[in-house]
Amino acid sequence: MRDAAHLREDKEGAIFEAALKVITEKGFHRARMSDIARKAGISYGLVYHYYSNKEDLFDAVLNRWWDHLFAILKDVSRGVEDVTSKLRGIIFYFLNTYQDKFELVSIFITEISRSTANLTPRRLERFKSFIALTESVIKEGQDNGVLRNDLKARYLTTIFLGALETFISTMVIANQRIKSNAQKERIADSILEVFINGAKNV
Amino acid sequence: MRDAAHLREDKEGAIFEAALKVITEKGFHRARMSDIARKAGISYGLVYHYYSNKEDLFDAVLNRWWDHLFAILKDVSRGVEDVTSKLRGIIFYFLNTYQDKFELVSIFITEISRSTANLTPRRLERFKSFIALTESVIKEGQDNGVLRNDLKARYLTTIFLGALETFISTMVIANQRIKSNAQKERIADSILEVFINGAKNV
Amino acid sequence: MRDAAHLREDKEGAIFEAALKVITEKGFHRARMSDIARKAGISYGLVYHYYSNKEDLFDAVLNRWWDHLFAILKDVSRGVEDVTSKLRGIIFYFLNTYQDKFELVSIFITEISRSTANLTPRRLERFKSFIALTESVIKEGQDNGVLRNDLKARYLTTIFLGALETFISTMVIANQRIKSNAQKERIADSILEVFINGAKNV
Amino acid sequence: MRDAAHLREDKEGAIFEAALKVITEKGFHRARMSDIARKAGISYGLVYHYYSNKEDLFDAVLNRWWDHLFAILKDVSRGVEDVTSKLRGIIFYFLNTYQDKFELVSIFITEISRSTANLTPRRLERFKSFIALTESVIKEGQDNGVLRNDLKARYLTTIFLGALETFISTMVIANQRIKSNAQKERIADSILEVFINGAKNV
DNA sequence: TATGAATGAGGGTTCATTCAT
DNA sequence: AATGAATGAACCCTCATTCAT
Repeated sequence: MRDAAHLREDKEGAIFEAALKVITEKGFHRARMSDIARKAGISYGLVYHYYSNKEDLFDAVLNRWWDHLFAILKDVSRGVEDVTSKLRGIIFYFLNTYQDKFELVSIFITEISRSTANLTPRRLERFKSFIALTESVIKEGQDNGVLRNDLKARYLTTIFLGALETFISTMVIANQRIKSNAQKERIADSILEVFINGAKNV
Repeated sequence: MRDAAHLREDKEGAIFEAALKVITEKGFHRARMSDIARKAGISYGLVYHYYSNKEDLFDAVLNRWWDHLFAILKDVSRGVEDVTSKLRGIIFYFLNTYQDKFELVSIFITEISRSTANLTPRRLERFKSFIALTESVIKEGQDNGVLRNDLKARYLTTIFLGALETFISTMVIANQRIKSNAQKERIADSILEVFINGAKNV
Repeated sequence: MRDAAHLREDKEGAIFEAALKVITEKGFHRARMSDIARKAGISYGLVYHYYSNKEDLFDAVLNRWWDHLFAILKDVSRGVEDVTSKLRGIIFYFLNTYQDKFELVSIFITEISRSTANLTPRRLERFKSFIALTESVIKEGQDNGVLRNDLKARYLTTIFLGALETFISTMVIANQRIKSNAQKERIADSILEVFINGAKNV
Repeated sequence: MRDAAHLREDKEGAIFEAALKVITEKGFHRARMSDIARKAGISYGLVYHYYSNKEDLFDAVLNRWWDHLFAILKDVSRGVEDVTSKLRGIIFYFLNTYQDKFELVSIFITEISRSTANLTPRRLERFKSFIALTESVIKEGQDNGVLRNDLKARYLTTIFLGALETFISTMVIANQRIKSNAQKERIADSILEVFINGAKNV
């Protein structure tokens, strides 16, 4: 059944998807609202019917990323698995999203993770929360005696996230896609093994 | 003696330094030629006397970074030290530059390392060379039996550079400076220990 | 009985009232059709069912003002009272309307009486008629020997209307309301006394 | 001698004059920056070289009006002449400006005196000052016993300014020009005689 | 009647770049 | 070498109006 609400979602979704693509291709700054409208197959003004301005559309994109990520993080941090499994959960969110909607990952890394240009206070807040939650997982590992205690939790967190992000980043720049679950496992294992081995308590 | 050539360097240098600061503060896109001229204390028409356009000025900045980095990498890759020392050499280039000219590091990470928006083919080329050279160091470590062989050299390289970049990146975003050589050693050790432990052949 | 025609008047009236308020608050140019629809509590597409466009709606507002004013002027100019009473009749139309529907007065003064921006030929026509009718009252006073003859009727008219309009205008800008009939009498007397004294034949 | 400073004034002056004309013709809201640039015979962007935005250009126009008016008012209120002469001074500022730069008068009446749409707090301030200064002249006349005391000074002021403004306003709308000094004297006399006669102490 | 999605023509503003002096 | 006036192509956003439902 295609009712009005359904139609609304169609257009709004089309704009959202178009924004993903255009921002990924050109970066937020170079992405023009007219590009997005054209790619969505709608008129210029309609974008403003669904999103109040460019920043708002950008935030909608970022929220899609953050909302899912925090949902995962919530599960992960509440879970009873060991550190390795929890970190694997984080890694898999990145890799799964990269498979399903690589634009989200690309935009996160390009526009937020390393760029101060677009950092509004609200955006910075979420970014910091993300790091803090990851750090709490690492800290738990240290407290359990699984991870070494002679390095600050924040340092280990940085190293872990850095390795993860750069992996994705390299794939983004090289325009590589994840072709198989096996490849995904291999990447996750590489990151985890190096990190856990290097960071484990001995 | 202050001759014409000397003066030329003065102005050119002033523009260069101003560009570093403005691009670091606002990002390449938001940096206006007029901002740079004002910061350099000259009229903005004069910028075009020394640099043919904004991209050209940007490339001059990037080249400063790359030229020094490749000089280091050349020394490192030709050297006879063990892998750890070589990787330490790379880390120290980042940290030293961060101390002396943190804008160069900031711009590299913000505008190049994670951003596709500014990636011209030429720029991508240098970036790939950098990764390839680092990878050759890692590969050498694998061949020497120091680093584990069950993970692709490219993977290990990515993890290493990711940890390094993210460390710097975190400091850039938090606007932290390196206060002492001791701190620099500590950071280098953290990165290296985790990486080498995780990546070492056992 | 609430039949279709009745409903039509309800909505049309609501739009009309909403237009009055919004145009008064923001001015014609800044008043958006969507503002008016929202204030009327209907969808903005519906406005176009009752009024063919923004100008048409504006004209409806102006006509409400003019139609009543000309009805009064007709009575006044046909009447047998002296000039003072007739002029008092005009003043009271302004003041009464200001009490009942101050938006009409406000819009007249703000958008028509002093503004050339919105003056279409048709609107200018009605404005000129108004001045001409007022002038005929003044002329009658001159012919009767009540008002001085050494000044052109047009001049006296201008002075009279100017004093009147500015009084209202000041109240509009200061957002003052007429609180009592006594106050209304006082204002009318002030204007009339000064004008009649100044303009009376001696 | 036509030096750089002179040239600058040429263009800035041309923009100012063009703004006067376009705003007078179309009203501030309908006046486009591109209209002004075209009328000034310069490129679009150059307007922004001299004025930071449309509001700024508008304020420049208004300031030209206010600065001269307040200079006159200062002289007038400090002078030792009788009320009639002082009020004549105010009337003559309006009429003289109407002769020399009728656009200034037109814009003042159309966009400021009767319009709330463009009233920023700063602009309202100047407007109120103008009224207050005029009122002080009227008050002085009351204190001297020349003007009647049974009406509030504010009422008399309103009547005086209303008559004056409407006179000008009528000429603006009818697109009339003042053809001779004799005509100017006649207008001033009409306003003054009616007002002073009506307002004089008897 | 009634809704609100959809359209697109402006209009203000920015800023890299050119060029006369 | 040096200035900053001058140009004009973008680009974001608004909003009157149309139209499918």
